[in-house]
Amino acid sequence: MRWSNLFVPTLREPPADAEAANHKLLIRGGFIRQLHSGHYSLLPLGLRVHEKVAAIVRREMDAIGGQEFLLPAMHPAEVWKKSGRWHAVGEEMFRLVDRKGADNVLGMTHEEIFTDVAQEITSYRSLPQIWYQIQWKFRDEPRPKSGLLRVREFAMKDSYSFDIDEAGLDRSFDVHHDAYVRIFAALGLPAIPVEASSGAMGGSGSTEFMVPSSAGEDDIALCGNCGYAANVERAKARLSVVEDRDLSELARFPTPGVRTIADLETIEGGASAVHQIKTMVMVLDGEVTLALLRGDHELEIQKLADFTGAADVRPATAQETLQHLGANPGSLGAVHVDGLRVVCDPALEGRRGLTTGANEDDWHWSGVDIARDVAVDEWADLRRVQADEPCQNCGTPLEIVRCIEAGHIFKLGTKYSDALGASVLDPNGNQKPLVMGSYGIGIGRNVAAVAEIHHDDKGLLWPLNVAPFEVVITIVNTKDDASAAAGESLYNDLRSAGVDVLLDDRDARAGVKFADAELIGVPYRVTVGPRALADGDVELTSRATGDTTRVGVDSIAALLVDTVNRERG
RNA sequence: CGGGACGUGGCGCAGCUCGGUAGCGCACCUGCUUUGGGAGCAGGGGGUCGCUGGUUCAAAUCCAGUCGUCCCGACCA
Repeated sequence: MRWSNLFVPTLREPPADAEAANHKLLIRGGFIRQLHSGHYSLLPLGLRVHEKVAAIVRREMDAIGGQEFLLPAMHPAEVWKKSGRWHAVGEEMFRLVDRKGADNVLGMTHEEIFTDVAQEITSYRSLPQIWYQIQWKFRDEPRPKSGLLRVREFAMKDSYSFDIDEAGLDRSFDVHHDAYVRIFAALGLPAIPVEASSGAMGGSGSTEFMVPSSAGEDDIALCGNCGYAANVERAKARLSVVEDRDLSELARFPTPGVRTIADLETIEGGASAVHQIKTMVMVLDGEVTLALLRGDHELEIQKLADFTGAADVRPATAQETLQHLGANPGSLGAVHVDGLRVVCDPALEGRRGLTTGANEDDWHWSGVDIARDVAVDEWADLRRVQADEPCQNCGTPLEIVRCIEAGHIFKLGTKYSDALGASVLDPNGNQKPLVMGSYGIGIGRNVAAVAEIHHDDKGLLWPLNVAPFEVVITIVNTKDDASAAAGESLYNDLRSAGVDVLLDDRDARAGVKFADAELIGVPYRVTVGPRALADGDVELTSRATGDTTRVGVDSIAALLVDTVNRERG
């Protein structure tokens, strides 16, 4: 490709509303342009990177026996109604009505559609199957953000495994896990597999691949010693031991103006946070529920959702709280509360001498004995792990690390095959529902993640695997005939050797060309100019290290072919 | 959905307080000079000032509404 013919609208300044590094650099480098919130056009450079990421994913999926499909992006509502997700998903799904008045959706994922196809698998002898596609998903995100990291329309590699039993699913899950490890390694992403919540997808377990980055949106708990890693939506930690206070008598006491745990710590007759009960009033699919935690702990809403299976979990409004408990936040508690579901964190199990709200404004209880005074319906781990809490395995203080969710794999079980009637005959002639897994990698998000991880103050620093070009030949002065001829000759040699090479033949000043090459992040730059050419040399500069070496005109092509082949991996 | 900010040529911004018919830098076009780290000089093209309505002799500027975008919190590849 010749730069003089390529559309690469580089900018010296990023748009004012770009915040994330990947966003700024992909815009500045002429890779993407925004059409609309959450919808980006891929320009030629952006598409090249996108396709290279997709090619790596495709290669690894093929390597584990995946078969590539391409399913429709638009689906009839019926199939989503069969699985129950037409109602379960809510506003995240784009829905539209066709001319016949029929409901349709733009696919946000494809469990239903692949399972529909899988109805034609009839025998256990055909199993296992791994099916995948790289295809566009549509999700009406409440808040698209950070360039390509979170958008409403994006290419995703989604794959689905079909097995006869759980053991088969475990194997399919494991080969996907390993394939994902290889994919992220090839992309130069230091992804950490972590235990995750499977959320609305359903199923028995899931693993997320998390790339540490401040641009991310998820927190994981990480043990630097034993390697324990889990999304905070699931993470556990050892509980610090608390000695109960010697207060066995339940007593009401006035707490004028007390609204927070901290207030209650300092007021006369109050208690330190570890001796308080935090009462969170939540609404689970319309049912008002009390979630109880130790005063110094925080509620992890996803844990509550996972435990209860509720699809919609939200804090109660002020009116709901007042209506059901008779008091405002700050004076709430579960003592002697009847008729509301009470879910309690194990950190409160067996605790006594506690202090909590009395469900009357400006009054609290002291001397609360959980077992005696609170009608707990269910016990469930509800607390969000905090930094420096001891690892449950080895006791080392946990780190909380902000991450980009680069991939997510799920064990689905038979949720979709049951709903859609996808079953096979087992060796004994019995109908068995297919045991399924589903596995996703967002292609554009991974482009963004690589950009987020690999850049410096001059621009992008693509790993060779995904760089829009592997080599750029910068002709310092195109009016110098010898330079132009040498550049053209090298360009032809590299092209015929299969190197992805860009010839910067623009009639521009050298500084402009150098700056652009660095901005778009081409791993190797060959500078062809009269200075080195006088000695029969060109200069080879590594984008990653900035190191420049002189190489003879006669040997540069072979050296680059060699280098590129080695780094392609 | 709650909170905050912002919409003026492709990008970055000024102008708005105090209404008078739009300006700067980058980018772009032409010419000359220049040519190893974002050149210089001269000339030039491009903007319904997000949209709608209102106030006014007159609106980028004041008022109301509306749409959109971004950021922070609740959601997910």
